[in-house]
Amino acid sequence: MELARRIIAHLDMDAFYANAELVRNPALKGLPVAVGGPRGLKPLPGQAFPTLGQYAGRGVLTTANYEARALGLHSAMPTMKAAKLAPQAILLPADFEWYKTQSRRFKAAVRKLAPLLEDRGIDEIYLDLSEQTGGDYAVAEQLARQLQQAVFEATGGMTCSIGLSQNKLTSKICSDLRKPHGLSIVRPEEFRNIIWPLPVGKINGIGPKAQEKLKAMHVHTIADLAAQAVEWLQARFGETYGLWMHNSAHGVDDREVTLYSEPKSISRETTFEQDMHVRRDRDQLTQILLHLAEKLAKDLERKQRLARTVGVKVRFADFKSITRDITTGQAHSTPESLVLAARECLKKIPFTPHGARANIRLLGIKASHLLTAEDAAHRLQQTKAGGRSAAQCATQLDLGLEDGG
DNA sequence: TCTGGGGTCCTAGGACCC
DNA sequence: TCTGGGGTCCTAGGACCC
Repeated sequence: MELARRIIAHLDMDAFYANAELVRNPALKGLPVAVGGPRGLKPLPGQAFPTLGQYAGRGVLTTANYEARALGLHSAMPTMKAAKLAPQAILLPADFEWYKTQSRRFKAAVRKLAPLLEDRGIDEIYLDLSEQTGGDYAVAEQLARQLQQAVFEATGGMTCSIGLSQNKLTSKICSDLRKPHGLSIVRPEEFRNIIWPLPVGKINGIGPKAQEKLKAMHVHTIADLAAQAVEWLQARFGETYGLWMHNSAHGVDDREVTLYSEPKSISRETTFEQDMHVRRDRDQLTQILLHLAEKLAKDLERKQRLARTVGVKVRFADFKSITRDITTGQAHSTPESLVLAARECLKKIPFTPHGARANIRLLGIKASHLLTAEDAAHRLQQTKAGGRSAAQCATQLDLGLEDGG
């Protein structure tokens, strides 16, 4: 049995969307650049690029490059707020196809050097370097520099930051310590010195709510958190979350780097340019629902999945959201079948055409309880074999026969 | 300053069965 | 007539992440 020390890397692309734009448009270099929502914006006459000052609409920034951050902009900032703060900054519409292309390129380059890769979204990954490096941080450091170079070349000049430590939790914190184009190492014996002085919010999984709660208990740094008894944390945050917090503060995290994970749900949603009224804009809302269902059907097709559960999400003008879903016994994959199920869900939402639940800003549709075609056939077999009620069998038999009801 | 779109995981209550 | 637990599934909401 092998007991070599683990070395896990977290690799995080720097200001990914903004830097992806720079690759195909070098004239942006040195300028403050923000990337906004999908809705486009044309440059004013006489200008090379659209600016934030021209913008009037909904949405948030998805990215700001370091020049834009110097002006106070950051991702998730409402675009209108950003426009007031830095009207001269450039605002580009998000082009996800291009970002995905760049994402595939950097991941392919990394995989050649470090094949044990876990995908954590478009711009970050974890790597298990334990075997390759024999647990030797000097070797890992050399490899990390090679990775940064390979990413730079594969993407046409994009930089990334890397954290190296014994687990995912610490490497994730660590990759953020020297951005951009940073390389940071936290050896196990260095955990207390480097990590403990940081605020609790640096732990991936402690968000605004938990931070607020901890602050009220005078727990600010990770050291403060580590000083609390596990029972104390569990009494206040629940058994599971309290234990997890305690372990995290002590640098304990045994999660493996997972090469593949099954998709659990697929969804599509859209926020309208202007709020819509449940009654007056009924026809338009129906069109939007159909459009979303068509996109979702294509997503399901691409991923070769069927959905046993279909849900809808409605966000009202006051930003309150409501969700409803149903599990029908059918396996949905076509737009028609998805829309029918979504309509059943919408019937369950208590709209108040003259009250708070009248004006809608967002509509979404979601597929979950995903099955492969094989899963679906298997479920059908089981239902035949198992001694269930006739009614249950009847609905189960609809599996795979779209629209069977 | 009004707040995108795509996800995961957890909790908690009720139905239903044994 | 009243009373248990345990297990699973479904549903709704919320925290959190990129």
